[in-house]
Amino acid sequence: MTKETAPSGTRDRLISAMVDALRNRGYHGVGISDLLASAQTPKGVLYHHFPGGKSELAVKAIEAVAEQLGSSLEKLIQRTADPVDAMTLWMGSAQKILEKSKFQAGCPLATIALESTGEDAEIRVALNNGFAMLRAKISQVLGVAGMPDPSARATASLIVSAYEGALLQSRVAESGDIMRETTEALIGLIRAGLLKHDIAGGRA
Amino acid sequence: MTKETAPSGTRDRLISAMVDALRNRGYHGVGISDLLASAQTPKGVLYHHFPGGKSELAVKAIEAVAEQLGSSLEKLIQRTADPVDAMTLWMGSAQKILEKSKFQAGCPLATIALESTGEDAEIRVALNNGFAMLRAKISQVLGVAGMPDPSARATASLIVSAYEGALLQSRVAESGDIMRETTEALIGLIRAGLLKHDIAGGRA
DNA sequence: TTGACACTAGACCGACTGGTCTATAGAATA
DNA sequence: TATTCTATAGACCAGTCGGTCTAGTGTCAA
Repeated sequence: MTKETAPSGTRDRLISAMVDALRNRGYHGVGISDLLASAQTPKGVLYHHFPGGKSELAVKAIEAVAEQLGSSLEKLIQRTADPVDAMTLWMGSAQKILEKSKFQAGCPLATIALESTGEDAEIRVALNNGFAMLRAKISQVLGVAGMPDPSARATASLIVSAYEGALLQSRVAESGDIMRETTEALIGLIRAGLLKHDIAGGRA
Repeated sequence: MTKETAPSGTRDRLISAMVDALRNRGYHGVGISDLLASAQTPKGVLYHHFPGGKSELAVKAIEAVAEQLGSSLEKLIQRTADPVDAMTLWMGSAQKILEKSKFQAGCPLATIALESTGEDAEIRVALNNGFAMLRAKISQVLGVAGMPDPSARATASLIVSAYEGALLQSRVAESGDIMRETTEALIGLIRAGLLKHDIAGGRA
């Protein structure tokens, strides 16, 4: 990402305070004053950097999360030989974050996705872009693994769905078990499916 | 469920107003006054029926949703010969509700699950009970379909995860496509997996 | 030195929040 | 009828919400 305006530290601190907030409590669960306190910033600064106020900050936070999520997924894919292993690691890393935070830190995109309504157009667009990007990256890597396109696309949707749904359940259960079971079942089925393609294609 | 106190209409109206609110906006997204307005009730009534206020009402709403979700899943299972078909129908019915509401009405449990923190103990317990009940029902039906237990349990976790995650993504995408793709991939893989068991067990 | 600009700083505001309180209506019991 | 209990009704409150506004600071270029 090219720096457009040489980002000030304060601005970044506000964005990361919002990201944390979305992770732990959701958009409506945090007040401006909480954000300001955790970014150690007086109020005027927020409206200087984000004239659109809380919702503009949320949009920027969503974009930042999406970018970060995308690039860490990319790295994982590139340094893991087997694409399905990469998916396992991806889900495992989310689980680790959740467990480390004692089941407070979920996915920042998911919470605000469910809180948002049709009126929050910009928020929804940012969220949708983020999820679409994740699905596209995964779909691509499944293609490389030998899965033909319509099912690669559908399987990518399934993987992101499973990721979000498992994180959600594990959070309320305050246990990593659901996430572990979900990953295990998902990866097992995908491997079996890929094997079937190989057999069908005469490659095994 | 046995009626403990002969439920008054007002009480039920408040609960269902909260359920709707959780579906569309989440716990922190609705104010008491919104709830009272949509239940057509003055304020005193709320604190008469739910001395614990908003959070007690939320717990009761979660319990009501869980019960309703469970019983409709149960019915679906009982009147569908093939258990995997029942799962397909289950996901399809959630999609229908979402589409009918123009992508406003998600799963009431999911939203508050992500908003809740470790301090909201009663809310989390109610939510966890709800999800656990869904997983248990699905795990059981997979067992009937011939899936041995440890993987039936894990697959049930995967199904509920996929259900919630797909609903979430479809909501922000304002399109049923993600839900459709997720269901298609999930059911396809499960059928293949069951077939493998049958083959391994010499039943096919 | 001056002016322009980006940024920091926080007092202040009206609207609204969840919650409490007292008053009252209606049904049931004595 | 008098009493009691459940339920309805809404005025009222302190606290907080997101947001505006003005003042001040530091850093440039002219």
